[in-house]
Amino acid sequence: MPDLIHDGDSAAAVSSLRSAVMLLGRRLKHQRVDESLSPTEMSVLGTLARCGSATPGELARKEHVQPPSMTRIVALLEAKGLVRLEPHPDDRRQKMVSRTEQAEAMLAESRSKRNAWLANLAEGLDEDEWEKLRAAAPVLEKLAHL
Amino acid sequence: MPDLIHDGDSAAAVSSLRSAVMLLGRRLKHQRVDESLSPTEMSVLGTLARCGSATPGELARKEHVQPPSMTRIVALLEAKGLVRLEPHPDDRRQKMVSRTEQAEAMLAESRSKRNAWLANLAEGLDEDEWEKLRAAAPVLEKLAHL
DNA sequence: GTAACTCATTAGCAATGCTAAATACCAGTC
DNA sequence: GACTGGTATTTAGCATTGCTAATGAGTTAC
Repeated sequence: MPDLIHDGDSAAAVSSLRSAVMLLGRRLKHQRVDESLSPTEMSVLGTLARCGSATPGELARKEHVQPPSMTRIVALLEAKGLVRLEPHPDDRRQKMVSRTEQAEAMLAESRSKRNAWLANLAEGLDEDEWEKLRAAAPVLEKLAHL
Repeated sequence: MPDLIHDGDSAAAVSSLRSAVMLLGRRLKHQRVDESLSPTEMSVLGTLARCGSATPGELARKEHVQPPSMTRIVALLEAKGLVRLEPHPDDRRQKMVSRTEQAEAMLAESRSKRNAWLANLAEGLDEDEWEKLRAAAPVLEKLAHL
């Protein structure tokens, strides 16, 4: 790993990444597939889709949100019938949160809409640019979870 | 440009990009260099650094925010001594917003702190991964501004 | 000169995050 | 068994930051 702080090119890349990620993130927030679902709620459903089920505390850590915030998010999702809450098998303080079939269907439907928006935006890129972005996507995802 | 929506790999990349950008964006929000400055305020200063000066309306469009929101942001920045407001030369409805020397200094100082945080996170990547990310950074920036 | 438009602002609201404190539970120690 | 300290979740209240609708000032086209 080069010295990211003192290598000029890398410093420029880091700065570029930051502003791009923040701006793109703000624009993505507006592209809700389901108007009644916030970005974080969507993200939680996505996490549950990957992990199967988790406790509120685990979800809060994974989403980088404080536990009280996750409490509200989970409550909203439950009210919408998108997650199910069950008692934790070993620890009665905790709960197990898992998604419902309804959430499954919504995720599938929304995924195509989301992809369409971003893909449409990406039409403004040429072949070469898109190739670079595609190569970097898994890396960016890894970075986001580090 | 390939058919981004129906090509499986590209669809996966798009989906991956979206979640990564949103999560990383949320984490970046917490890495404020000046605790009293919101991410959007920072972004406005960055835009002013690139553009020199602009009207509130132009800033709102560039930041993908509604005009009333920009009014408040500009007012807060002015109260902090980070931007200056001058009458528009041609149109008395509009104002020209430009950054102060204080903003300049703050941007420079904060840039290094921001870079340090992201660079530190990127230490978890190997050489090859970082190379991909660096290649994609300008593309991501272009995409965000499309 | 007036009608229609545009820019910025004000007022009020909604969403979404936070901290501090309360509640329920677990685990180790006397 | 009861006590003490620690952890998970929730409740209550607050701050931030975005929005829409409506207002006021200024411009432009007819």
